[in-house]
Amino acid sequence: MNDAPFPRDASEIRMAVQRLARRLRSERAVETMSDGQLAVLAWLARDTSLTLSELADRERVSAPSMNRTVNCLEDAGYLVRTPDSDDRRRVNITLTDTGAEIIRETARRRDAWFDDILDALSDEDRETLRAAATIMRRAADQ
Amino acid sequence: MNDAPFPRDASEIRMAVQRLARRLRSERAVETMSDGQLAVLAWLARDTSLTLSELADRERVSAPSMNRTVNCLEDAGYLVRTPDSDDRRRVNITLTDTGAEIIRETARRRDAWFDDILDALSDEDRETLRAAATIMRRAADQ
DNA sequence: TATTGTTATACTCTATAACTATA
DNA sequence: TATAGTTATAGAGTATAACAATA
Repeated sequence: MNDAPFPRDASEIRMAVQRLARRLRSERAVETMSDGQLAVLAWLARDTSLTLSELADRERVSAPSMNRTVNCLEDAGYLVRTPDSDDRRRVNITLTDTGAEIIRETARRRDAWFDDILDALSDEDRETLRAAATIMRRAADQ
Repeated sequence: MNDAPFPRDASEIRMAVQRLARRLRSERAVETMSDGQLAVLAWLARDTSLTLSELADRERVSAPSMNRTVNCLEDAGYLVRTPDSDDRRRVNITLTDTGAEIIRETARRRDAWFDDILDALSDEDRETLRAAATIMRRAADQ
């Protein structure tokens, strides 16, 4: 065994998840872009066009905070604001080509380390992780 | 080889792991305590006694930043500083009983939440997670 | 009057540089 | 001279409150 305070399945699995998550996080120190900025680009890559409030909701951040992040990304040329033609209070935010490329390249780099890990696994282990991912995603949403 | 931008195994599994880890992190004993503070207590629970530099290295944070975190935790009564008797430049940092209890209680809460999740799973899914935990722990150590 | 986006301001956490006290 | 810890100061990123434009 080990000297963990609660030597049960929950502890074992929980600690393995947290440990791997920490390891994954340490692998992405390639870009100068912050997590928050990157997350915004990722949402836009996924949903094409979002308003400021929608981005703030998705990142669970205040509107002023998101406004600041969007300003930085706009200055850097990664996204553009377009006033909504129907409701002129709204501003639609979309990626530029540069922004889209950044998100693709970053995802590629972030996955590079984990790709190598997966390549070194047996087919069976890889399948186990794939199945576990589905279960974990469902669990996280509860 | 792997040119697809997003929907690949590495991305899917990585995001599931990070998402579950984020969810687990939200379960803590003291709601007002930051991740950084909690991490310091966890290191001390594991290693008994550490210096400021050792804590800064482990959390990959600057010494002044760690100093500030340690000050907060000291003010709150969760840890104590003791000058090293051999090398008087060093300061040994250890948990108080209160600090140790915080860590135990946090682990208990995280396990409790995760226990409920596990209980609701099928035997097969639970076994998948258990097997995945072993693989993830091995991966994290590489 | 309510909603969307924005500005003003303050607080937390982080870093680098400089200082102190030991070695 | 080098090292461990600390203090001073500044830069991100966050929040709440208040304001402008539109519905």
